[in-house]
Amino acid sequence: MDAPNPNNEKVGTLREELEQLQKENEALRLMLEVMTRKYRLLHEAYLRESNSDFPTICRGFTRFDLHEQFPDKSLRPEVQVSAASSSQVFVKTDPRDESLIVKDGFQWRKYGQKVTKNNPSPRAYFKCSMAPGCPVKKKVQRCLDDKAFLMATYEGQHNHDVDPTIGQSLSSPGSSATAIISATTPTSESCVPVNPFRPSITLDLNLSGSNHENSNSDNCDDKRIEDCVAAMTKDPDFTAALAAAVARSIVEQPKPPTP
DNA sequence: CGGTTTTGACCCGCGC
DNA sequence: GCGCGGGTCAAAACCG
Repeated sequence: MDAPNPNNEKVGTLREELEQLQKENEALRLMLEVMTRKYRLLHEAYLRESNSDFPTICRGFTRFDLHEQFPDKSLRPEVQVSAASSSQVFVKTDPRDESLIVKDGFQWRKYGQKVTKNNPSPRAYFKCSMAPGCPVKKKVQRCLDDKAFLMATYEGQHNHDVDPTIGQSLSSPGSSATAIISATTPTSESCVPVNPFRPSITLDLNLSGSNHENSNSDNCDDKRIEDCVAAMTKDPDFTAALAAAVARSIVEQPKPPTP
């Protein structure tokens, strides 16, 4: 009569798995908080040690000046191309997508592709084709550590304007590419905004539920970090990515020499 | 048909 | 000088 319901067994198993995942999630959240505290300490130490100000380009990252330039999020490009002499942009893409296309508001013509020694993923070479004689080139290659990321290296300065239609396409809801991290070689020129395409790489964490209210005060950095931590720990994509990274770091740890 | 992509060949700088 | 690796060229293929 009261035969054991196989569904009950399944529910129990799933519940156990869920509890296990919740524990792992909590552990990862704690790890993230520790990392955040360490970052804060390092940041404060750096500020104490450095006699001069951060370069403008660096302050730009912490102050999220993208939100100053693009108050309307619907018009905010996720990637801004630097006009600095050389800069790097990391763009998150669908790892299943084999193409090496980084939509950044400019039109590019591919002129070469190479497999480099240290990275099995091919590196693609592009020239800007929006204007004749534009000297800007870019190299695009998948990150060795995480194939979901494309690393684009820009060289040169554009001698023309950006196509706004291409730039806006970046912020379309269906766009899968998101600029996550960027870096540039700071030049004296890069700190001086000279035109709308001034040398500035900006950052949009694009966090679900995060408060991106702009603030001009550096004192807000701590509050912002806490907000980011809270938002990130609520983001299932982030926790999954972090879990993968932790797992990878564990796997890649050098094994102790066997006796 | 014109612009773009592909891909093998070539060039050049660097380390040994 | 030689080999290696990264960057570019250019002809053919492809595409709208």
